[in-house]
Amino acid sequence: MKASTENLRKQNRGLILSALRRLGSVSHTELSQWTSLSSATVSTITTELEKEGILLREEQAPSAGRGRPRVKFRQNPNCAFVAIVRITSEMVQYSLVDYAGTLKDRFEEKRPPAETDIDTFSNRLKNDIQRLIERSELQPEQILTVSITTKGLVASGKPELLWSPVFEDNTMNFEDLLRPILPAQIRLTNDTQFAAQSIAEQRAAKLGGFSNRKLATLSLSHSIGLGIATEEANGKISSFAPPFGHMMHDPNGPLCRCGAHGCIESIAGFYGILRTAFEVDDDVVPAKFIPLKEIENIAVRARNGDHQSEYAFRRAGEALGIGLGRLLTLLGPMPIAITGHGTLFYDLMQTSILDGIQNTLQVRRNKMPDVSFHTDEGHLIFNGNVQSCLSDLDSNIISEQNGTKWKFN
Amino acid sequence: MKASTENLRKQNRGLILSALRRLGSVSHTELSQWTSLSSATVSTITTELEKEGILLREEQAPSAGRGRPRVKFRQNPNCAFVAIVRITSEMVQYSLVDYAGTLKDRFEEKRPPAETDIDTFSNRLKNDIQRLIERSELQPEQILTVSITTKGLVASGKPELLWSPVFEDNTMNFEDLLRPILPAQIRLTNDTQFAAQSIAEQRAAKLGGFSNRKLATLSLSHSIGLGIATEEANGKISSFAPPFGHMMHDPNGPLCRCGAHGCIESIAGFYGILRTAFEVDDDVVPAKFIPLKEIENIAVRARNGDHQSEYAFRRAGEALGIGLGRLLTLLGPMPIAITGHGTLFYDLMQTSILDGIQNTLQVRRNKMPDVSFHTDEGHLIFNGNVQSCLSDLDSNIISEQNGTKWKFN
DNA sequence: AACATTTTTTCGACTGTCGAGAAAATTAAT
DNA sequence: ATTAATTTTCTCGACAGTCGAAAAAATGTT
Repeated sequence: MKASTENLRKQNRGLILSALRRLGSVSHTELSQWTSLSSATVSTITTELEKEGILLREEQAPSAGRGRPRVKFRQNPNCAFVAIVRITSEMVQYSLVDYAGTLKDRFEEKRPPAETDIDTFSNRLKNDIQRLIERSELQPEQILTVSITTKGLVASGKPELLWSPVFEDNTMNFEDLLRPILPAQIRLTNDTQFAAQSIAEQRAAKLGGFSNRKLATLSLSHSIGLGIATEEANGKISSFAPPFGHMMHDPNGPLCRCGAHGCIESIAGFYGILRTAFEVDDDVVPAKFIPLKEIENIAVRARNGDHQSEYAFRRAGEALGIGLGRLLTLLGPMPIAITGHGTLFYDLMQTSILDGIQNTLQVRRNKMPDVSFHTDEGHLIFNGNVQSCLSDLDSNIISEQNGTKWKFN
Repeated sequence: MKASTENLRKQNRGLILSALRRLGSVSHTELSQWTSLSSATVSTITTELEKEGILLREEQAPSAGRGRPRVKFRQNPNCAFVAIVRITSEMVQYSLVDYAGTLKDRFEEKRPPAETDIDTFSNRLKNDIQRLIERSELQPEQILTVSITTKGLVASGKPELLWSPVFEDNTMNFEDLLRPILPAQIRLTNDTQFAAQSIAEQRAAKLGGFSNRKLATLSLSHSIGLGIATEEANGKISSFAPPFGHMMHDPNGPLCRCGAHGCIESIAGFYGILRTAFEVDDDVVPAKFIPLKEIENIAVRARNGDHQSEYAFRRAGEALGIGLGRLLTLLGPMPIAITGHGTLFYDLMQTSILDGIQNTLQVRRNKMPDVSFHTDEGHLIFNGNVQSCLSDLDSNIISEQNGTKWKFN
């Protein structure tokens, strides 16, 4: 709260690090321009960071004009590493990324289709992370963060999974699970949150601060995910992921996996669509693992004019559209990005989705928000996670008084 | 973005001003403790502010113990004034408040019950503000802000009323209206937003930073208002007011004043309750001005067991409860404060409201949020407005390099 | 009147940023 | 080759801000 000269330096160190994070490899002069700090302060800060082993001076490529050639700075890739774990319903992806954001190692492990035992799952996860560490030949202390993404409801403040489509109410604390094998900070985040973060950062980079201050990302799949990214006053993009899939759509609606009736997901998740299409009783929850093929078959029938199949998708679109309308009512109009396998069936839901959005006071008064599609959901989630992780590290670095913690180089 | 020694001073000036704003009359030592600034910097900043005419040194009351008696600082009440205008469906209240927050003058003007012409209304408003200025015998330049609260949908960024229950789609720009008569900054804000702000500030003051980071305030009346206050990381409380009353409840529901079908307000606003109670057709919108007496009569019948009257309130509660549940799903669990005349009928809606809230994933997992009642809505709105206005002034003051603008003392 | 006590101000040290000029490193010209 | 031109980076002194400690101020107590 109180401002001191120390904070001043911290903030400007942060500015330099974030410039490096965004621009990759930057010269002294460019840093000065980008941060609007004077050349003198850039000098002192960069030499400081270099001594701490966070920055590297880079030999300059043959220069274009005359004059002293620029010396470029870049992050020391080896000053920290993060493990990125992406859990999907089909597999778990393990990646190792260095401080500069380069992917150093990656492998994926399929999930057995019918496995719902949480202990089996978490033990395998633990072993696989152990394997990632061993393969890297790094010391466990060099991995500063393990950041995990998953579907479902995540606790705030601690890395605990509170509810998920597969394990339902069996909670899972990743901190407790992984503490024995490495001292890293453990993070757990809803995956669609990072998809939103990633798309928002893309747009901000392209447009230079994305004009609209908010963005919603909807993930259509077995379950329904939503992430919302906001550009704050200082230019940083923050995001969160409300359990949109379990927002009440119709109190008299079908049974949802979460135990309630009429959640959006119970109608618009793949299992909801399947249930409507096959006219299964509303109180029956279909199997947890539905092959995508099944839904594709329903879509084919719908496109061939089968009424009940058409209705299944239309009904899903209605729940999504009205839900999005409610969202926009509360948070204001914002562009909407759609990801997930469900984008394949957007043609069957479009009309009812757009109708729902349209039926909103501010949208009626102004104009329809942009709706865009992103087929590379896995990529987005991974990128968002990496960026968020490394920015976090940057924030920790600027607070470090003496570079003791950053000795790996 | 960039941090300089200038910003440093600004921030610490702000700290001093906010301490003064919260504590009223404070000594040097108390300021130092509260802000955790050193005694030396408190000295330089206070003398600076005193020279600029923003602070006054106050003679000390007979001291208690031995030692040099404390000299207290307080805001110079005459260094600025604000006009506070509160528009309700029955009247318009005009208040003049000085920089220290003291009410200097106030009068109210009744609104003719059937007046829906926006020009007549705005001309009278303009004249009444003119009168407030004249009565004060201040120069128009001494009034730095005119801050207006109203029901309805307010534009962001400019003081324009976009939609209101009375004037509907006839917009009204208060900047254009008032610019001819005074040079002040014009603000227009939804009234429930300030009710939320005010309640949140009360709690923060009482608990020292209110534990729960968010608070929703629901205003039940002819129309339905909602404000959400959030405590930011720096301790400041910010708020906003989504058009909750026009969030879709049921797409097949009754006609709303806004032109859509099934908005929460169309069921839970007084006119919605009236329509249900008297079994008026869903496509008929009842009169704009409904005497409170009418609703009280329906309530009496409901309490005496009249089924249709009971149903009218129950249905309203359902719309409100499910709506609040959706809100909590998107923004996370938070305490709920209820204001407005509608609190008189809460007994008739309680069960269905609580049911709706309860039917939310996070609420089911944790516990029911606190629901509290505040009968002094007018007071809350006024206080919230004043606090927000004066804090705004404080922020402007800290940026002033030379106190030229603050010469009235 | 001298001393004790508490509050406020002042002073020197320290940290941070900035502008301007010096130094460095290269290309182009002589 | 040497010199000049040019561009980039570093360095130095000036300035602004905060802090701790000591001095000064204002009162009560002995």
